[in-house]
This record gives sequence, C-alpha cells and structure tokens, in this order.
Amino acid sequence: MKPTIQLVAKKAGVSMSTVSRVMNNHPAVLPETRSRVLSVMKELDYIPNQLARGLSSNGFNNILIIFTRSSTQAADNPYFGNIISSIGMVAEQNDYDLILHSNNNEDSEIEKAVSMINSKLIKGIVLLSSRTNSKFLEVLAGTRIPIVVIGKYDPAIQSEYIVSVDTDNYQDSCDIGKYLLQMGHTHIGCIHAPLNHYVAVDRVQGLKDCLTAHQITPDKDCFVDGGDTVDTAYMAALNLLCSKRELTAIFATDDIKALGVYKAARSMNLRIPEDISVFGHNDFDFSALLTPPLTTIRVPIHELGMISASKLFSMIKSQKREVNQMLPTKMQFRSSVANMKQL
Amino acid sequence: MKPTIQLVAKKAGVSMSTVSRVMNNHPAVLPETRSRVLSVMKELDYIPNQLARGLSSNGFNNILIIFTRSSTQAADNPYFGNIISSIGMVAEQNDYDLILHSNNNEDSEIEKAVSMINSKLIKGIVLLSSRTNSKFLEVLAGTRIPIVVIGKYDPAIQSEYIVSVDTDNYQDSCDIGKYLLQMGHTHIGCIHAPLNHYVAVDRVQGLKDCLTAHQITPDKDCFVDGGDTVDTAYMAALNLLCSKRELTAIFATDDIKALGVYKAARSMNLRIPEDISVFGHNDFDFSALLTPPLTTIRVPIHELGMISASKLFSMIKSQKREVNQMLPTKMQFRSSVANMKQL
DNA sequence: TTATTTTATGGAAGCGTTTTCATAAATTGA
DNA sequence: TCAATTTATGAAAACGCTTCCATAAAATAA
Repeated sequence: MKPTIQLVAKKAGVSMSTVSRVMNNHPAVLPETRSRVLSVMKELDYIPNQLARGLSSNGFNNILIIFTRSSTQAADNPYFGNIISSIGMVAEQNDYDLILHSNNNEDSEIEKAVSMINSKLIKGIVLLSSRTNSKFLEVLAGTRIPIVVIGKYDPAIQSEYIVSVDTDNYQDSCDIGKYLLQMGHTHIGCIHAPLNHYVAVDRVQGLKDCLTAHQITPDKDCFVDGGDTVDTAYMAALNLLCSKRELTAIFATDDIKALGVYKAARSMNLRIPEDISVFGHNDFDFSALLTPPLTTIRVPIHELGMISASKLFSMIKSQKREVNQMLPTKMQFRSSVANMKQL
Repeated sequence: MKPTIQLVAKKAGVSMSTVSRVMNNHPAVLPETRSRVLSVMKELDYIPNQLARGLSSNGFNNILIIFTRSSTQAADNPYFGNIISSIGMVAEQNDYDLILHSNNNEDSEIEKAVSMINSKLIKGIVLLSSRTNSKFLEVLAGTRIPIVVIGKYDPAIQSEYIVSVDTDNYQDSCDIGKYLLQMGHTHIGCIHAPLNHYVAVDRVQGLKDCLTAHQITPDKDCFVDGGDTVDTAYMAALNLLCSKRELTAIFATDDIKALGVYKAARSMNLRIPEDISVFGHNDFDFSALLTPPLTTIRVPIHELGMISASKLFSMIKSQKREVNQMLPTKMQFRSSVANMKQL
C-alpha cells in the first residue's frame, strides 16, 4: 500500500541504507544519488513512518503536560489555557509537540507517564501545579527525564532532573494580609482552592501567619474551600458571608474565585467595597473591568509558561539541571478594598 | 537494559507469542501460564514499549487538536481552554490522549498532520475553527481519517470523514442586529476577529445583511478588525470611537473584544450604555459581572467540545459519518445596551 | 478405539526504520 | 606503480512488539 523505504530503494536502484542516509542528510552520499532518491520519494509521495523511526532511534520530540486537576475544573480558569499556550509557543520553536494529560487518578497518571518515557514517546514533562502528598515526582525522578514544575513541590525531593518555576505565593499572601490590616480590616475571610495543592496551601498559610503575627488568631471557619469554579466559589462565599457577618474583607486566592465572591455579594445586596472588600490573585484580563475594578496581584502567567518551557528544553539539550526560579508579582491596587479608617 | 518481551518469555519459560497473548488478554492461554507470565512481568518491572506495539499493530489512540490561530492569540481567549478541557474529558473516558498543534503555517500543519496519520500516530482530528481559503480539509479528507470541525467549513467539501459542530453565527448576528435596531440604534459599529476564519466572516455578514434588510447601508469603516486579544480590540475600539462619533452601539463579536471596548470607553470617558451600547458574544464567566453587566449571547462552549469529541469517537469506532450539528445559543439581556427610544 | 475437532503453545515473518560492519571503488602518497 | 586511505554503498542485524501458521496435546465424537 503505502510506499516504504524499501520501495523507494528499489525504484531508485539503491539500498535502504542509502535512502535512509538521504533522509537524514548523511554526508556520505553522492549528490547525484541523493537527487535520484529524492525524486523517487517525491514521485511516490513517500512519507516516513514516525513510529518506525522512533523505534530504531531516539524516539519522539514530544513533551507531556500534566494537569493534576480534573479537566472540568481547569476549564473555568484562564490560567491553564494561558500557560499551555505559552508552552506551546516555545515548543513550536523547538519543533516539539505537546501531549496533554489531565487525570484525577495519580497512580494511573504515574503509570502512563512512565510508560511514555519508557517508550521514548516524550523527552520532558511540565507539571502544572504539584499536589501535596504526591508520589508523582518521587517516582518520576527515577526515570531521569527532565521535569519542570510550575509551582512549588515537595522540598524533600532532590533531583538533578526536577526544576521549578513559581511565584512566591506565601509571601504574596502575607503582603496581602498586611495591606488589608493597614486598611483597617481585622475580620478577614478567605475563599481558597482545594488544599491538596501546594499553591493553595501557601496562599492560605501566608495570610494566616500574617494575621497571627499581628496578634489576630485566624478563625478556621473563615477559611473556606471555594473549589475551582465560579459557581463553587459563589456557593462558598454565600455561606461564608451569611454565617460570618462580621467579615469586612475576603481574600479570594484566585480572580475566578473573586468572581464568585462578587456574585455572592451582589445576590446578597452587599456593596463592594463599602460592605465587603475583596482582594484577588492573578489579575486576568477582566479583573480591571469588573465593578468595582478588582484589587489583586498580577501573576506573570505568560512568562511562567515561557520560562518553564525554555528551562525544560535546555535541560533536554544539555542534560544539566537548571536553577529554580521565582518570578516577581505586582500588587494592583484598584477599588475593591475599602479603607476602613476613613469610613 | 530494559526488560523486553523476550526476557520475560525466557524467564517464564514460554515463547514471546505467549507473553504477547497474556498482555493482550488473548483467551487461548492457560490460567496457570498466564499467572506465571504475569508474575515474571511484575518481578522484572516490565513495561511494554508503546512504539513497538504501535508499529506492529493499530498504532496509537491519540487525537490531534489543531488551532489555526497562533498560540499567543489563542492564549487570551478562555474559549479555547474550555473547548480543549471538554474534549479532554471525553478523551480520557475513551482512554485516548490529546496532541496539541498550534501553527500559523498551513502548509507545514498539513504536512505534520498527514505524517501523523500515515504513521498511525493519531486516529482522529478536531479542528478548532476553520480558515477561509484553506486547503487543510481538502487535503486531509483524502486521508480517510475522521475529522470534526468546530465551526463552519468550506461548503464545497463533501466528505464521509468530516463533520461539523457549530452554532449559527450568521443568524445570531442577524438577531443581534435586529435587537439593536429595535432599541433604536441605527449607527452600529462592529469590532470583529480577523476575517480569515469562517466564524468571523459569518458574525460580520449577519449584521451587515440585517442592516441592509432594514434599509441601512453598512458603513465599511464601522467594521474593524479587533485582532484576538483585549489589547488589540482596545486599540481598534479607540480608533473606531474617535473617528465615528455618531455610533451609538458596538457589536463585539467576542466578549474578550467587548472587554477591549469597555476599556476604550472608559479611557474616553464614555458611559456604557448611555453614551455607547455594547453587545458581546459567548458569555464568559466574567461577562455578567462587568460594569455594566454585558448583554451578550451565550454559546454552549462546554457542549461544543463534548459533542465534538463524542462524534469524533463514534466515527472512529463505527467508521460511519455523523451528522453535522448546530447547537442553540441564547441571548442574555443585561445592561450594556441602551434603549434609545426612551432616552 | 480411532478419527476429528479444539486448545495451548512455539516459530518465525513481519511492521519500517536506523546503524554497524563489510566491501568495492576511488583517491592519495611514496 | 603499488600499498594505504578515504569514500560511497550494500547487507543485515537490531528496535520490541504482533500475528499468522504450524504442531503437539487434549478433548470430543463416532
């Protein structure tokens, strides 16, 4: 059916080896032989079989991107789309393809990834956000394939093959807490992501520690899991605002969750920021255009993706570890936080 | 190095064929033989090589997702992330993986896709939005691999292997035009996506035809390309609003572009909707929470992705064509369009 | 019991490349 | 001019599986 190297060889009156050499630009081929082979290829519409190639040589130029959240949840957050696009750009430049995995089951995810590595199907991995209590990196480190984690990962893991690119979520949350305190808020609530990811834990802990440092004992009930979507955050915010009337400010650990808080405030006829202040995280396109414009912290999402990918590719090429990198963020003061001292 | 089927066979005292049968759950294997082989596999940490498997049998269970826009642009639009996530969910259920391509160069994209098909690396394709004047589908139809196009494609192409899932962009734009006219707007502008995609063309043409049908000659200069990001749309809107002072309404063919229009209005000190009305398209999470809440049309993005993927998988399994499908949309009347008759 | 079918297994030929090694021809050096 | 290199090419062995075909053993039918 499909023309193979064998057919090309026969038609061109050469051996398969020669055809292979032509395809791979091997120098030791007479120009006239090369052009003859080339023209036969064109004539037959020959397309090399990537599988066969991969089997007998270096495998594929793919990188695997792993979500550790379920795709449904990820869907609602522009963060992931932006990251993937950024990685895609760098991959394209390097002539690599992207394979996407989103899997809730860690064991099956590990198995799949190991199998891909073993089969030379991928050359590197980008892990989008690492879970706490995860065996993933521990196991994968053993495969000696470069891995970039966007976000923090288990500090106990020391590997030549694993690198992280992140922002300082803990410190940022401290700073946000400090700012809210400065503005006169002492009853502060928090709508956060599920705590099985480092990023969520850090954003929550930063605020808690900040409060404690200012002699305010964090109230467990004021820190609630807002899931990963606007709707789940909305429900959480509604509950929180109803049960804790004394709150004057809410830190939503993600602007998508801030959307949920806005929605809840609206449905309860609470004015932002007069009745309830809101501080977000990420600064998406829409954040400045909400009513009121959302005070938040800008995360360089695009850079996060680009730098991660760049590091991954240099590790793939050099087989040397890159350094972990912390990207700067920037507070965006807008109008969703009231100054209680002036009210 | 790595254990292969051969080593397993030797250790278990059976032939490679038998090992292969065990792996593939072939019935003709004695239970005791099976368990012996299985335990040797476990002991050796045997992992099958997917490449070798693919080469000698049916290839891989992957589907290829193709962006026909550059990744940078796609990044800013939640639409793509959501679609990909939805497809991912269905793929996961079917135990398929996703390969992502975003490529500006059509020729190289075609070449890559054909090569993947030829190599049995993919079993189906989802094309996210088809270009006008594209050879892509024409060429790919010849490969006899199932393809689902999200959006419209060249009606001249008749293929057993190509199916589309879409919303009626043309009709929706007509309806939007009608509504704006009803509200007393006669000077209507439009910020649209680049016109090299069917979806953009339809959304623009629907409005134009509607205007014409109501004895209003569309002014070419009032229809401007707003690119694919908030920033490009912002610039376009700024220009449009400055040069065409008589406009009372703008149709942004995408809520992301509406964001650009909001931003432009804000920077020109134009009130929405008193000074300028805005109608969007898509209804993203944030749309209802802008100031003022955006009047737009809800596109069932999640369903678009799910249904596309479902159709693709049933085509892959049955090798029978599915029917094209048009999903319903729904106008969301909020507060960004003024009723000129009451002003 | 013998002939016939079924079942479990092994042997070996693919799948379509790359790559090592060998070899014949061409080039160089003296 | 003849030995020593270099260069272009071919043969064949991987790469790690699947699968067709053959066969011996076991089960069934007569």
